[in-house]
Amino acid sequence: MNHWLMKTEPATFGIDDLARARNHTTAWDGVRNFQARNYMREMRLGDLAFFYHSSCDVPGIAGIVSITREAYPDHTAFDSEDPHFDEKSSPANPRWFMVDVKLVTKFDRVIALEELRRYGQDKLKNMVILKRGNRLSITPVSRAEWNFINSLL
DNA sequence: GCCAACGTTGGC
DNA sequence: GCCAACGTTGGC
Repeated sequence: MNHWLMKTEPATFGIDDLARARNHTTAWDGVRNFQARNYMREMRLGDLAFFYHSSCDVPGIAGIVSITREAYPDHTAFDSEDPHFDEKSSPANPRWFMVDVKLVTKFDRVIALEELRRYGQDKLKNMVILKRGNRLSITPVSRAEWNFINSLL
């Protein structure tokens, strides 16, 4: 099983939105970055991911989700009315994909980015999210990083 | 294939 | 709101 980190802006769709969603599940649509897409296509049923809040008061990890459906075409790319429309993607030749994720755990508190930087100098020194200028919305997380971060709770 | 221009991300 | 960092685009 692999581990991941998935970013979202809580003003748009945060962990409380996921908690309210039908079956605590949502389609992770709107990814329009090739590297992030490629990571999504590597995701397998049962993989776990940190649910990360970005561009907000306290950026950080808000909980854990599991992958409940592997990559399938992101239909929002086909809809010219949709903000994520991409004319280069078509049902016959889809360019963008999404997975379904289900809420596993909402943490009692957000593990702030600042906290990860402070306590993870050693154990998290290679973590993608902590690297300067990182913008990838989906990144792999090593087992050691996963375990360490869970131990902060 | 290079690279300048542009748009976006995301922490602060 | 600022701006550094980054990805993508398109002219050449």
